[in-house]
Amino acid sequence: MTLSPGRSATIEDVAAAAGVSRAAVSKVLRNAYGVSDAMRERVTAAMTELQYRPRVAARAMRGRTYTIGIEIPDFGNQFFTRMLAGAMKALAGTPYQVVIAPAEAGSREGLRAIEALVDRQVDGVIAVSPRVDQKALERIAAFTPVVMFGRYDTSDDYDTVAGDDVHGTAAAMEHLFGLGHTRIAHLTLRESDDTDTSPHGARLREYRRIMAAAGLDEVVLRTDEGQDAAYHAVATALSDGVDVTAVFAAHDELAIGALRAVAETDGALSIVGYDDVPIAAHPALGLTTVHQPGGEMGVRAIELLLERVAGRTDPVREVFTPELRVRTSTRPPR
Amino acid sequence: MTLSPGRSATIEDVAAAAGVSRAAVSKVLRNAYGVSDAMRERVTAAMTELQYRPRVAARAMRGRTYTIGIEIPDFGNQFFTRMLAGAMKALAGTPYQVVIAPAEAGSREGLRAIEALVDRQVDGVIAVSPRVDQKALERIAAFTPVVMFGRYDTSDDYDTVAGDDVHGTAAAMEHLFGLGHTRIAHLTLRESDDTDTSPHGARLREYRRIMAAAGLDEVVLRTDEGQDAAYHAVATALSDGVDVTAVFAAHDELAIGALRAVAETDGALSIVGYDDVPIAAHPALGLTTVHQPGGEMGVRAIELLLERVAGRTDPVREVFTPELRVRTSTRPPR
DNA sequence: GTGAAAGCGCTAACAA
DNA sequence: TTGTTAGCGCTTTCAC
Repeated sequence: MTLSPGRSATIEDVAAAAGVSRAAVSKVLRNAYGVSDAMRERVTAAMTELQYRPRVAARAMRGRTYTIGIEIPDFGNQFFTRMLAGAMKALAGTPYQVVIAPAEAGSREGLRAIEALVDRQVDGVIAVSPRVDQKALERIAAFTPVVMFGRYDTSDDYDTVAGDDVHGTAAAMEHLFGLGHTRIAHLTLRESDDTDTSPHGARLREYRRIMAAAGLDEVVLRTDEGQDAAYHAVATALSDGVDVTAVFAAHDELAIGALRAVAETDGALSIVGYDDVPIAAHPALGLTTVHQPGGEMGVRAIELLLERVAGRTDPVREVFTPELRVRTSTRPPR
Repeated sequence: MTLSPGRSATIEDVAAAAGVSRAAVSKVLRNAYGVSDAMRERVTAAMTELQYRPRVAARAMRGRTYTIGIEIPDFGNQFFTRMLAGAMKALAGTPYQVVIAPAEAGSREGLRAIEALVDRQVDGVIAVSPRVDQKALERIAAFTPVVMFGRYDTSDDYDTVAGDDVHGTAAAMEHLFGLGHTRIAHLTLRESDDTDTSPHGARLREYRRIMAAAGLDEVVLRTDEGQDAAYHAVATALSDGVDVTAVFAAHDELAIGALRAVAETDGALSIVGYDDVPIAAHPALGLTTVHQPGGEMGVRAIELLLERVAGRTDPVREVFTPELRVRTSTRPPR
């Protein structure tokens, strides 16, 4: 009855303590059918007494792990934090636990992180890295339910939850046009490509389309990830004489870096971001940006994933409409 | 030789494909002693062909999972992001994978997240929640190596990596005194307690000691976590007539909220933060703050953890010295 | 309502 | 150097 030192209690120990079989304990554990109240009580008491905790690895050998894996490429981006908060809220009260695999930038790293999660037998995966190869994703989705967050392709094997970047980009550009801007740059990541299925790809594509439709010349500024890199990209462009009055940034982190360049010049540049991270609304920044309902998107991603875990196989593609938030970082050109 | 549909390859499949035993494959997998080059080659080829990936759950039943778990209570705090980046850097090139368990605020939730990690058989845990009960922690540390990040107690069972908050608080206060401030408030979380072992507890304790030593009256402002809550706490205090010329905030997120209150008044309040998160250096905020070397602290935490995984049992307590960064949010009182 | 027993994929001790 | 085999803790039929 006493716990052997050096290891924690197993289902066997609990069964012995309660004077029942292993199977009985397992049933109580899983709320399975066919347990008398008396037995349930004795088993529960024994579990408490022995501080029993089921080993997830052992359960994984036969069934569920009650673990949802979330792959996140960039913790510097607070938009993902909002998504995560939504996901955790949606999972509260369920037996599922969230586990996050951080990925370095780059599609290879995103895939590596997703595979790490799958190797650990998560019951389902929410993945954010938008540039992971679709073939690889479908190979994974064949065995493990997958929901892609912010990705534009469609696949029969996984669901997608994304924002409507066509709408969002249009709102940002119309706002700038309305203020009288015509020389508008787009600041995006070096790897963005207007044929790809990432949100940044879509924003770039729409920016180009809208500028061309208005008969204006496009100016695409490239940068690495992060505020600092964005600052340098914009500062360099300005000192190189790039002649624009506004910058539409592919997301807020880049926009905030651009704002630093603005602070160092005469402040004549208008900046629009994307996502509406918490700091964007701070009066010291006052960043005009396209708000995405990250929390709701996270909730929905979990709902879809749990449906897949429960057996749904036909794909769902969920699109959320963003909304422009006008603040002080945009004003008419001088 | 063909993969049965509906499941992925096992070590058995690889052994069959390569015409060797399971044990041989296992040895190749673990780089164990006693494998001929010829065999290694055939096995490796079979693994590639079958796209074999070891199941972590099955390995966990016998030995390592090659997984390091990190428990993080607040993704809104970018200081933890820096720690995480350091930890990942330190683990690059090792066979270990990082997995993060997010915890809601509160010591119960922190413990829940740590236990979730332990249930999943991680080889070691880095935990951040400072207010988790020490008894519970030691019970866990008896079976799983633990490094506590930013925690002041000492235990024989786990290591600690923390900043020197006595030094950091002194630097912040001396800076304010040097500018001529005497009516200085401390903004801290509602649950901070100057007897507890958290960094916030230590900062509160030192603030009180220093104010008393200078013969000044303390003013402690309480808030919930988050920028918004901090803003309201400070704005309310000011409109209630609390008479101070400076606020020393327990960390940057609170300081940034306080800065919002400053922006709405005549800007006469000086603010000092703690941690030096990336946004603090932005010229629009210009937050004076106590820099902590989060990346280095993360690297060190991993080093200590791997030492414990390798067998060290005597505890190590590592302290990092912070450094004041003076920016525009502090100036002499009017 | 309850228990016996097979087996999930892997590691490691041991045998050959 | 290579192969055989006994479990790790749990779930899940299938008898009783």
